[in-house]
Amino acid sequence: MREPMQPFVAALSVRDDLSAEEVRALHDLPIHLRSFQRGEEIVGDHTRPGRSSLVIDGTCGRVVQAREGRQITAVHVPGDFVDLHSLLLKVMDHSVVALSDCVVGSVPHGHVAGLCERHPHLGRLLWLSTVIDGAIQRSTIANIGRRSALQRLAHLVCELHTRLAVIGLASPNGFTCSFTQTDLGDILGLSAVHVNRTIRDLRHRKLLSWSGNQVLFSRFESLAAFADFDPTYLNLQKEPR
Amino acid sequence: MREPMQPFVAALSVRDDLSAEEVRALHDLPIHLRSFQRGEEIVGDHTRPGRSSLVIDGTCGRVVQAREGRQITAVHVPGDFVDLHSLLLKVMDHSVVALSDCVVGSVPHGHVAGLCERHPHLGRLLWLSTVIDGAIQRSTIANIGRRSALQRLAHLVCELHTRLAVIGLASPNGFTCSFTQTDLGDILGLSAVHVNRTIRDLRHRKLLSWSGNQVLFSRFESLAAFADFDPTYLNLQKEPR
DNA sequence: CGACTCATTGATTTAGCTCAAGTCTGGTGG
DNA sequence: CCACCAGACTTGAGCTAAATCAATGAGTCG
Repeated sequence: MREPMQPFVAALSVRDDLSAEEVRALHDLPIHLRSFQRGEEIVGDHTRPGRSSLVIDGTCGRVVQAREGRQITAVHVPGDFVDLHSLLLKVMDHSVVALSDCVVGSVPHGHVAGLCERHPHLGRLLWLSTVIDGAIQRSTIANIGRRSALQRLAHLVCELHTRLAVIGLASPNGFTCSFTQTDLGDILGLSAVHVNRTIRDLRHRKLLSWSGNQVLFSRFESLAAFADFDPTYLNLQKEPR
Repeated sequence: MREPMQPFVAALSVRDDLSAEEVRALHDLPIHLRSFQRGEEIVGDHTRPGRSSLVIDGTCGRVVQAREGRQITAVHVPGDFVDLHSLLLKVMDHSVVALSDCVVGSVPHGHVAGLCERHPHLGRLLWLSTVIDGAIQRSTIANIGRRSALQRLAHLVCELHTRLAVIGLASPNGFTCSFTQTDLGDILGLSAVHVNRTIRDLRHRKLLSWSGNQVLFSRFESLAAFADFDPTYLNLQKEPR
């Protein structure tokens, strides 16, 4: 079987060099795998998790439940920790749900803390990954707060494509998107109906094609220019951290 | 002169116990103070800061510049680090601007990193403060994505009051808000004109009074209920972290 | 087949935007 | 001391992007 930590190692390796020993330490973490069906709750709101969870396969989302409806505040792909912050926050301020059938691994908090102690550089990289989550959230705030539905959706497509490419899950001109239009609405702060019309509009403008769960574009650059997409916030540069 | 680190120590002390030695280590950090006028840029977008900055007095905001206008993705009050993440992110994905005249202290990254090494528990608390920023951003996404202008503004008032109270800058029934209505629009993803009408509406509903920069309410609970405000995300509980 | 869930489209409504004009304030200079 | 000016606030009128409501396909699974 493939190493479950592989996508996480891949994601870190894009941002900094890992020593062989560090890679080994990550693979040696006692990880408990579990499958979830689309729609299932992975971590509950207001709970106190004793473990941190990592997406191995599929996608999941962080859900803040407001009185007027749910908002998906972040989308996670393989290699992303979905609640690493619970190591410090203790009490969840949101829930995590499966947005597709997915496989999630979890590691007891004690082992994560131990890893940080024994490998301070890995500790910094775990900190880094929570801080990149924050950068993505800032971009999401700007996206929802300032851009039109058309640009919002285009921006999300650019981001997803870029993030999936990092872990080898995107082709040069597209990717597989398993979200329903209702999910997309909850991610973008739009109604499901309007998401549908917005996809149609993007298609009419020949910026992309979207049939079933296949998203394809002829030129990523056109889409990125239209969406005002600047990938700086994804921190894809290798730097000593 | 008052210790510049005092509001930061106060903010951490709400979340966990600090030893006398840890407090001393924080006060011993070489901090360089600088004043900024309202509107001045404190940290530039796409720069590589060599220091991390902390608000000592006044308020500032993190600004993501989109093609259609600026979005303020976070508001910071005394005791908040505005770019602690730059220790790991290296390149800024947004700028930081003064939203009122303010005093900001900055500490070289090397000293912050050294502090984390010598005092692992303080390191975890610095990590914690970046992670609380993330929690606040999630709440902002839900606020902008799902709530009406009226609730959005009410929610912001609840959050600001709660955060200012922690550092002793709020009275039980109100606080001083130095933002212009244009700033509020950029925080909430609304136009300045609509912010004006929304404030008027909140006044008519007797949820608060807002004259000059004094925000006052008769019952915080009424406002919080109206705004669907749940302070869990602010992590104001003392926990061993 | 029948009961889902998801996607699609039309008709209508509405929250919030834009444009425009005015007021009120504090600061500056003659 | 007062005229002027720049920012910020306020209000009105009209417009528009997106929401809501409603109906209908289309695919899937027990």
